[in-house]
Amino acid sequence: MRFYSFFEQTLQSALDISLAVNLKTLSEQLGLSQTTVSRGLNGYPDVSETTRKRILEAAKKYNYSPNSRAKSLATGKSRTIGHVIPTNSQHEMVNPIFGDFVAGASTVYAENGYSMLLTRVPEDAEIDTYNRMKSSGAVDGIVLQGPSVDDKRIDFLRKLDIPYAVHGRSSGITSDYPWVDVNNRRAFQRATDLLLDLGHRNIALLNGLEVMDFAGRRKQGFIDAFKKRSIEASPDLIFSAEMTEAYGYKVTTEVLATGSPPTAFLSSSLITALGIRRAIEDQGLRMGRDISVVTHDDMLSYLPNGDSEPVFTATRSSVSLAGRILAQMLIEKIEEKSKGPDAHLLEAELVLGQSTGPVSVR
Amino acid sequence: MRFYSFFEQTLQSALDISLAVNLKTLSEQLGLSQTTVSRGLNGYPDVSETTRKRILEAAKKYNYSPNSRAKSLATGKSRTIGHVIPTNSQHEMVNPIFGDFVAGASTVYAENGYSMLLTRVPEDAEIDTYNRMKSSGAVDGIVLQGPSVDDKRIDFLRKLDIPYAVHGRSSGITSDYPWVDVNNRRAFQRATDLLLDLGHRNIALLNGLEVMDFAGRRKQGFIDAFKKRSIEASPDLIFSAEMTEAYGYKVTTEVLATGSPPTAFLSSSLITALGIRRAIEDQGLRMGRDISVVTHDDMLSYLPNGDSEPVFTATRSSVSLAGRILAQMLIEKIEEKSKGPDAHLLEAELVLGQSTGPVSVR
DNA sequence: GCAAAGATCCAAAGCGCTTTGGTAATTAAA
DNA sequence: TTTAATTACCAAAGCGCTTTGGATCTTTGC
Repeated sequence: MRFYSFFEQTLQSALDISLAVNLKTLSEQLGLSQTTVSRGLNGYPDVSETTRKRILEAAKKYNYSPNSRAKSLATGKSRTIGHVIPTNSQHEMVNPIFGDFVAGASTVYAENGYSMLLTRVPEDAEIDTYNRMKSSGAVDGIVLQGPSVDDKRIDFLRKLDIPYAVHGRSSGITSDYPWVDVNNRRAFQRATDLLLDLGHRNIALLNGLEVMDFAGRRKQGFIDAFKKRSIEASPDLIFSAEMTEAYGYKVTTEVLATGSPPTAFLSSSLITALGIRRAIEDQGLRMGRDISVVTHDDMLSYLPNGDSEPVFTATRSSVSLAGRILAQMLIEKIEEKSKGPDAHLLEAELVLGQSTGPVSVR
Repeated sequence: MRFYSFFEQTLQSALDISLAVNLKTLSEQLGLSQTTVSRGLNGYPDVSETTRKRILEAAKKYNYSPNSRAKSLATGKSRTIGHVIPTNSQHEMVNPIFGDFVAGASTVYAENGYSMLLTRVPEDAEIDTYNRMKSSGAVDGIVLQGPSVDDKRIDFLRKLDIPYAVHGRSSGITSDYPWVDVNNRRAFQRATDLLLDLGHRNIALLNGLEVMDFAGRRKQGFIDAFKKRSIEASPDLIFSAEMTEAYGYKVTTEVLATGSPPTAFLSSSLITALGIRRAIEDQGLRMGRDISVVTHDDMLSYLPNGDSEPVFTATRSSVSLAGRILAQMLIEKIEEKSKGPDAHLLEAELVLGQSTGPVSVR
């Protein structure tokens, strides 16, 4: 039989069965006050280097990490950022962008010692959720995703007086607010320009849902490109729906069966573009030769647009990068390194792939 | 000029600029003790119905919601569940499943007053993160995603002595642990059976990465189906990689160019299946007539397998449902309604689409 | 009519941390 | 040598909640 001193016992138990070791027990173990241990751990200057070293070693040995609840209660900061995914009973699709955006943002959070609080609520309870997030002190900041045209949530968040940032913009909101967005209008104008340069005139636009702000901007870019050349974009060739593969296939099939089928397609999503391509090839046509396709590419990690050479000609902008930038911006706002609204407009690259070519005479 | 009484002033300020109203101010406003207000809000019986009503009204009026940090410090529960997404520098793909799984889980969390804490950390810091999550009291439970074969994280979590649940299983772990999983082996055995019944013998399997546990099970099902008929599955036709569209296209194109090309393909992901289909049609062949394809379908919301009739014949199992079940299970474990490990095996449906048919004589 | 039980309320302690406002000991400056 | 400044530490208050252990008053039972 082996005898343990009291010291050894507590040590053992802290190491084996992970007993809750808190500041009090740790400081008792060290023979120091809680104050000193706390300040030692938090890097305050009024603790000698030798004792600081002792403290850090003990903290590691006992696997101590401060209770985040107590800490945030004491400091008033939670080091947490809230993301809300509204659930719509109509179309409860999870945006395919979501995963990569969140991954980008939370990488930056992690680097800065923040974590991300995710909540999924019915659309009509969203405002309420923001309210509670703020008044319960659960988060230091809020990220707003997928703004619609004239999104009322933005004004609400400003009034709530909590740091926030928007992924995307909202036409109709005149006040200043912090955002990160792709220059959707420009991207789609350039894409349309390319197609027009190649001689295409009958171009179909397969856009996202029109309530979404980005869809409006893309449509505008599309129309503007035509206008600049004093041509009119055919309104019959402008579609908008949730951006699935089936949507691309269906619309393309239908529209190719009409009297004057388009010679080119412009798509808001790579997934939809896959459907467009399928429909084209179903007709025995060849994408890039018979019919041109340009798509927006969010650079989703599980949906690479080809390896070395892009498959689709695309307007390309990383949604994961947008997440990182947004996270950085929000953290700076929280830590008051920057004050007031901030904005970040990302320009999409236009990359040439194998899906475009001059209009062919069939 | 208008004169406000002190009472009106505090009331105003609480309503307009959302001043932090806490239990103390609320109880002062009501002329009650903090104890009574707290118990009133939490539904304890020792507060009269009339005063409870008064309390609830005041709480609503002042937009009071308890400070979650203080509450969880006092109760020792955080009502938060941790999800960790490991980042691998090799293949830092965000699993396309992620969005829908998380959406499913967080719906249940929301219904039960929980929220979800998401952290993305480098793979080698994952264990450390679990450790900190536990000892910092940040979460009441942990969800483990994407287990590999013989995943060491599972044993670690059990030793950590915190409620947890695994999405998927890990072959090689003999101890009991709570999980929710699809019967991958059975699903793929049935899918293979179907193809064999249709006369196919040369079947290619496009599987996920072999470190992933599900991939092993699917491969086993594939092989078993052959074995049962005393045939041998050709090992040259078994592939595994990250399940992108390009992967499906590339492998299919290559394998169709060989001397004895397969007449059927079995895919682990709908995205990969899209690539398989493209390659098939690129060769001027027709999926379902010339070459059969069966795929697993996780029922991702942005990737529906057809509308009314499925496009692909598929083994179908909703990953969002898995998320919901897992969340429910974990919450019950946390609230000790159920004790000890629990398991939930989901059977995948085998749905017939247009992508399969009898082996054709070309 | 009086004790026991029931109904309502409350003061104070405690959750685990940070921070304020010190004290004591040492060193530097005058 | 005395005083001021610096260094290294600490006791106690406070963050906003829950919970324990009463206290007070009313109702019930016999």
